[in-house]
This record gives sequence, C-alpha cells and structure tokens, in this order.
Amino acid sequence: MAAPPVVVIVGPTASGKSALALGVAGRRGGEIVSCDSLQVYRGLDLGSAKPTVEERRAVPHHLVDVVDPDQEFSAADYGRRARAAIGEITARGRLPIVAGGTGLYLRALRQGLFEGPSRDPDLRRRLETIAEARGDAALHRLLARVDPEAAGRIAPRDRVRVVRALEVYRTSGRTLTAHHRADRRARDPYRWLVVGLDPPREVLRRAVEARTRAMMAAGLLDEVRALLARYPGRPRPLDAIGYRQAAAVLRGALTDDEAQRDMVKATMRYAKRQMTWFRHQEDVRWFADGEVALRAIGEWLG
RNA sequence: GGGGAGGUAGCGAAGCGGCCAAACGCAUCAGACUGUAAAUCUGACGCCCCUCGGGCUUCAAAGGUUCGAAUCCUUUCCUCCCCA
Repeated sequence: MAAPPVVVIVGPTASGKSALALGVAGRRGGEIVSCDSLQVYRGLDLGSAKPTVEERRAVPHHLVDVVDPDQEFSAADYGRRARAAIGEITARGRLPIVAGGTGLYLRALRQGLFEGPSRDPDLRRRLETIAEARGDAALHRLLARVDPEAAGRIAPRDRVRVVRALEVYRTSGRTLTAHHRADRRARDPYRWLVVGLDPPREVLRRAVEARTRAMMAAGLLDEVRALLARYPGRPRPLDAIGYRQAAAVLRGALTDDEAQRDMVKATMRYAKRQMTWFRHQEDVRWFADGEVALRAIGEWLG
C-alpha cells in the first residue's frame, strides 16, 4: 500500500499560503494543518492573520487555537499534535495540507526533535540572572566548559541558545551535542510534497503593507488591549510582530502611523529569515505564483 | 538686499589638521537556527584585487595653505531659518 501523500505549503508571511491551501483543500477534499507558532494561541487572531471563521467553516483547520497565550507551548508539542492530526486526516481518507511559515515547527513535525528535556523555567531564570550579572560571555564560557562543540556553534551573544544548551546539560546530564548525535530519525510513513511560495520582493512588500493596514483597521489595538488586560504578565507570544507595536501604541510610545511602519519593516525582515530557513533547511519546490503552484500540486497528486 | 545655519557613503547623522574609506542608527544584502522560532543571533555594506592584506576614487565644486585637509583659507553653486 502506497504511503499517503501530504502537501506542505511554505514561504514567507503574506505570500499567499493560506489561499493556496484553501484552494487545494477545496478541490481535493483536504484539511489544513496550520504550521504557525502564533496561530496556535487563542485570542491572537488579527495579528497572527488567523484564518477567518468562514474559512474555518469551509475547510477544517487543525493546530489553530489550541492553547492560551500564557500556556507553555513548544516546537515539540507542535510536532506531536500535528503528527496526530495528520494521522487522523489520512485515516479519514482525506488529504492533509500543512501550511505555514514556522520552519522549526515544520522540522519538528517531519523529522521530530531530539529526545531531550523540555524547558525548565526556574533554571532559565537562574541562567538569565548569571548573564545579567556577569555578562553573556561568562555564560558562554560556562557552556564551553561542558559542551565545547555547542559553544563553538553558538554565538556568545545568542543568549537564547546558550541558555537552552546549558539547560539541556543540567537537566539531563547530557550535552546538547550528545543529544543531537543520539538523535535517530523514525522512518517516515508519508509521501511529502513541499511547495514554496516566493513572490517577488515588491509584490510581497505591497501585500505586507496592505495586510498591516487591514489589521489595524480591523481593530488590532482592541485585540491587544484585551489581551494585555487578561494577561498582565505579558506572555511571550505578545512580543511577536504586530503585538509589540500595538502594545507600544497603547502605552503611548508610538503613534499608529509609526507602529504600522515598524510592523511592515519587521515583517519584511521576518520574511527574509523565513526565506533563509526554507532555502537552506528544506527541500522545496519554489513558485513565484500561487496559480502555477496549484496546478503543480494537482499534477503531483495525480 | 541684510543676518544666521548648513551641504559627509542609499537615507539620517557623527567627525572639525595626521590614528578617516570616514563612528553610530536605519534601509539593503547574505547567513545561522533541534523544546522561546513572528523569537534569538552573525556577517557584508565606496570601488577593485580579494587572503592576512593591498590598490584606486571620495566628505557640494574649483582653487589655495600645509610634510599631511572631510577638517584651515578663498571663490562659486545649492538648501534652510530670521530680518527687510
């Protein structure tokens, strides 16, 4: 029996992934598995460009609205849940369409992450304190002592990664490098088609500008005001593009106009990072245009 | 017409005799990424050879002073502000 097909649609934000996914789903009886680190959070609707209620009524969406913004969620959680969702969809005889721009999440889904410890907030706090008090270089030296290979790969100023590497070592007793080595990939039960959307920069820029304007007009500030009232601790997802600018406006630190300009800039930079990831980390068939991509997917599915 | 401020790399902006191809910020380009990922971080960024390095042309324009000028002087052009 042939391995069931899974269509994956990647690319930078605002490149038309959702529309393409909806197009494929409509034609092929598919269900969409979002691959987006923001859309998993309930309440982050406008700023995450979440699919609308109508879209979600027309086509089932998975991995959207699965946790609250102050709950812990990780790439590994995503991978587990997305795999489960794909299993159910294929069991129903339908086509899973994974769509989204979060590269790490897609990796977690397809390859899985190494078998290692999850985050340890207390330990992270302690490590952060060391970095604050003695500097990033000092923390990096700590890492160099236990895991010189990881230290060689990670820039001293990249605190997020230095902290995680130390966290892995201290909570599991094994270095990050050792975990990576021991990492064994399970055989993959699916046939994957990874399609990438890469519209010309200027086209993307205009789409980002239009979407940013639309988000503000639709009430992003109200959304953020409500979220901040409900989660005064300002959980991590609220640092995302759009949310941090909206928060700055509410605080009086930015005007609407400045916030919009900043959102566009930040989004374009983000799009760049996404392209870098997908160009180098995934085997993608690229298309500048959604229509052409849609036809190619049709042919591949046969 | 008189007085004042100024013209520096794609933009903003430092520098005000040598350590200046010229700080810094932005934009741009390239890259990394294994449980924070719309996060976090790195590099390039006058031109050419490109390896440490070397060569070439720049700081509105032209002349000048000086061993040496983005920095001082003169003239010209342009911008902004104030008074007429």
